[in-house]
Amino acid sequence: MQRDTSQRRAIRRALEEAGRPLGALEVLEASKGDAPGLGIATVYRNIKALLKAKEISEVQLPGEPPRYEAAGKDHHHHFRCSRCEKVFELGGACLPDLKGSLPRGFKVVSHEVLVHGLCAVCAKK
Amino acid sequence: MQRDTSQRRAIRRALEEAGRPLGALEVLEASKGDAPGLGIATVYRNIKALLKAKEISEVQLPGEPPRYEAAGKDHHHHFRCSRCEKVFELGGACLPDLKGSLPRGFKVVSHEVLVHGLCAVCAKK
DNA sequence: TTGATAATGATAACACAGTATCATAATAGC
DNA sequence: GCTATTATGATACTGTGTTATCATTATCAA
Repeated sequence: MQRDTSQRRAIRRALEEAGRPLGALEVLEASKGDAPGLGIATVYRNIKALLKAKEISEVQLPGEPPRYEAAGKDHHHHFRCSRCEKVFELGGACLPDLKGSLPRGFKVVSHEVLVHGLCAVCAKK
Repeated sequence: MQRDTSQRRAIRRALEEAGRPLGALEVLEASKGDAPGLGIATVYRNIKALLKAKEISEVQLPGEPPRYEAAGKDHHHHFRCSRCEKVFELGGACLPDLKGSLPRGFKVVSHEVLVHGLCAVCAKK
């Protein structure tokens, strides 16, 4: 990837402006406004390139294909709306000390938290 | 599923005795002692039947196929060893109050925590 | 013990997400 | 503006995990 194409700009922009992790198809949809005719292969190609360039990072959730979000954010967790299936970023509160619940000899390297529920829009319906 | 076969007994037993969530192939391996010649199709069939009978429950982790554990346990989280890739059960400690970090209007239904690190066996190496 | 039929094992088929192919279009150095 | 070459879009292909098919085997009620 060495050329600055409109498709790539559109994809990067979509991910930056979403403010939440997007899956490949969400990226495709969100980028089509800036890049009409955009194809899914190009989305995958550019996601890969942007990952390698560390401009975005991968967000893996249980039982779903990966999503992607702008890189460089502080440690945070995610919220998945079980109705609209969108995933949102949660800032702030983190885990209490885990040591107490760890089996003897286990070493913690990192952790992730996923909160399930209804987003503001879906909770109103 | 209405007959009590040796294969099904072996599969149920493997899941009960493992004390941790097993993937389909792990179930196959763990059951072969009690059910020689066991096939992967039978493992999948029985996992499905045991799920429907609520004898086991599904454990979904990010980026991996599902695992299964004996049902009826208290709320708990999981620990994944990044070296041997086994998943263990964590009891006890749970999340602090999440409300503070939630966007306005969001409703929490449940949550899950995955801790990454090294299990006791792998931490020694 | 027998016989109806449910379960099994081998393997073909499937679904899904992602990647490769390739002709065409767009970029950018000159 | 030209031209070399990279990127794109359409779509064929792949790989992984799971399910369907079907002939054979095992279960269990009578």
